[in-house]
Amino acid sequence: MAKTKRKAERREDALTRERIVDAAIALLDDEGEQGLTFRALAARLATGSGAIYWHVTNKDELLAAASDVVVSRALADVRAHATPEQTIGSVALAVFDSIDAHCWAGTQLARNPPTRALLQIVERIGRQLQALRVPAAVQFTAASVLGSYIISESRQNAANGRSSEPRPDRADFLASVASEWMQLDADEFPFIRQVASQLREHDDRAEFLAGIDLILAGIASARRADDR
Amino acid sequence: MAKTKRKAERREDALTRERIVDAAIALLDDEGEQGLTFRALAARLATGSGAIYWHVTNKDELLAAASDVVVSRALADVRAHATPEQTIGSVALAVFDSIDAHCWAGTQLARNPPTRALLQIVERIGRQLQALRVPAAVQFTAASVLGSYIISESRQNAANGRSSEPRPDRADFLASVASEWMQLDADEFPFIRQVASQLREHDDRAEFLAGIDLILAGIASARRADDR
DNA sequence: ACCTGAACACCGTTCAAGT
DNA sequence: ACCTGAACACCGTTCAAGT
Repeated sequence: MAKTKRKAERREDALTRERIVDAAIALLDDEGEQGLTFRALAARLATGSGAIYWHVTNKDELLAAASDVVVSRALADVRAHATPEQTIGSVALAVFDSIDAHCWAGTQLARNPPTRALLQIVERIGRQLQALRVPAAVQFTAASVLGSYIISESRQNAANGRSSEPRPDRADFLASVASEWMQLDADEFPFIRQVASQLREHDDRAEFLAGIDLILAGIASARRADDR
Repeated sequence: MAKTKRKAERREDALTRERIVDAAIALLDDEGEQGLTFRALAARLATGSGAIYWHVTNKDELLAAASDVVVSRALADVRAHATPEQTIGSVALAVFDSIDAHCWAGTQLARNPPTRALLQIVERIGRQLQALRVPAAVQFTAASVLGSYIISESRQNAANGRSSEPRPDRADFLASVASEWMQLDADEFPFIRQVASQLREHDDRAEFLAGIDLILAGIASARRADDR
């Protein structure tokens, strides 16, 4: 037993990539994106800043890994539903909510090359499209549109919202955006102004799902076009 | 004449916000996003780095302004077409191509609060939706989906592509992405792997427009649902 | 009012030296 | 192999001093 264990025997407080990424997530959640410094992270891990570089290539990679972990965990909890459309909606909401809870993660999802989490999202969606019998030629387009929309909207929501649970000032925020838009030139921005006037009864999460449904309707019509 | 001019009389080389933003755009195009420094910018303008702060609040605002100018110029060139759908396609392509030419501008478009350029995009699209007689309740959702998709896809294309005109290594790039995806676990990523195998005959710009059409189909179906 | 440029605070990253 | 922490290079921003 001692023999097989010897290599694996690690001190409880040994520095590992996993511990570093977890500490980074905690730091990002606590202090925001600008709170993540190698110095602060080293302090949290009770080590030197240089030690981190032994396990992680650089800050960029660390941020990507942190975002990956957060979104992957959220995706892992998504179960299949009765219809592919519902499953797609669940995947979308899982991403939306996890980025809402970790607002720094949104930026990372749009990175290039794509993070593994983004590939997971597209994979989950793609399978549902196949289950929906979307023609092969349309599958890539459909998955792209859904993926783009999910990332983009989740990101924007997180940038607006700061922390999901306690939103006392949400109404104030909407009102301030609305009043700002109403000050735009009436000739140049008639549409924006009209939208601004409806902004009060706005539910981000419901709006997000309405967008998903709109895209699904487009996919359904492409499928019908193919049947003919 | 001397009297009315006195206030407006400025030396040719006077520092103005406009000159600063233009120099920033040139610097960003030449050296990339990380090439924009107050020191480098000051050198280009033959002044001290502190002088820039008299005309611009900070780097963030400067980046936003630069992106705004670039995208606004592209939008200004878009003319109305025979159908609202075609006009929307033209707006989308104008944004896509301008970000492709200035790849640093994509990130800025997704800023919060929204840049003026994004409001212009949504405005142009919104008016076309009204021309299409999209029900009022759907207009906001439809404009959001289109806006999200345009920004997200343009950004990703720019991050991939580096400079639009000379793309000799484009095929190589696609091939390398494809082979990377083919190395993913076959059980975990069947859809991604299938998509990867079709990646060779991929035209980003055509794909982008196909996505726009898919969304427009969704909008059309929402319109029909309303008619009933 | 507007410009100059040195100085400040802070950060990612490296690396010689340790264990 | 892995950790330490001082040092390096570089940057956004400020500000006293100039015109």
